[in-house]
Amino acid sequence: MKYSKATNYALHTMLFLAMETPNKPVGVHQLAERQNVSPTYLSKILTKLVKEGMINSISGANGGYTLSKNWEDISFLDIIHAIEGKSSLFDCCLYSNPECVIKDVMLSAEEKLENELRNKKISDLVKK
Amino acid sequence: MKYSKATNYALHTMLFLAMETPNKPVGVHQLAERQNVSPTYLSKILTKLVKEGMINSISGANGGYTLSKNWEDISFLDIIHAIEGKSSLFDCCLYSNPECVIKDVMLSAEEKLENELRNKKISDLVKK
DNA sequence: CTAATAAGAGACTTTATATATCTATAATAG
DNA sequence: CTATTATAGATATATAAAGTCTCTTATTAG
Repeated sequence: MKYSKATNYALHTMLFLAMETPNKPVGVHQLAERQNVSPTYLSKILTKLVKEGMINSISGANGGYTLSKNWEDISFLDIIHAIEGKSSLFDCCLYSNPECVIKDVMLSAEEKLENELRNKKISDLVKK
Repeated sequence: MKYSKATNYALHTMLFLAMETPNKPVGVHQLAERQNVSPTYLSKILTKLVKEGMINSISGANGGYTLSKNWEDISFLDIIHAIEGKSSLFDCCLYSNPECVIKDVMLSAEEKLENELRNKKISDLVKK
């Protein structure tokens, strides 16, 4: 069990935009170069963030990506969910068992993780 | 990011042994049947638990698996680590960046998850 | 001692997912 | 119109998970 590289790229892109964008859009080429990843692959990841309303995309010359208006409210969990999906980390009781005490424990642990990620925002890392 | 089925099998096997074994060893065939998984595959998983000292294996007729002497101290985290390994969930800064604020957040979240899993033991689910 | 039982080890296969790449299309500034 | 930049879809490659098969080793009932 690992977070994907895609999640890593998404988080770093959000941080980069938050730290260095005054107002001008940043092209995927520049974002990709910073992270040592191919622009076409990164653009696929960024498209997911666009669809979730976390960033805006602007086509055409001088286009690129900017943070959405509500970017200061976006949590780590939001970004992770946008990339990894929202399904539970633990799929239990593949075999038949309606109530599963193991699942209960696993889900409670997952909640602790998510609570922490929900309380941390990219904007927290910029204010300093 | 998902916990593997192997982890699920391991947790359920531990619970089954804790709940239903008085003293006699249980063969992998029976354990596998309960979970609807092939015995050969399950045995690979159980070998990992043996190597970590969580269960004992007994070869030969009337052999099988029993919980280790210290089974009541074994946490969910111990079992998960035995199967999934102990490395961090988040590999950051693939590109060069010694100190990474994103990694810090991710690791703190992972700690919350691990703390919860460390405090839950299979034996907690049996005492009732 | 022998036959049956059961775990362990290693090679292999299959399936699924992550990580890309390539090409074509759409939008926009100048 | 042309250069630039995002989007979409198909495809390719790499890695890991999940499962199978076969052979070996250990134990014990008889």
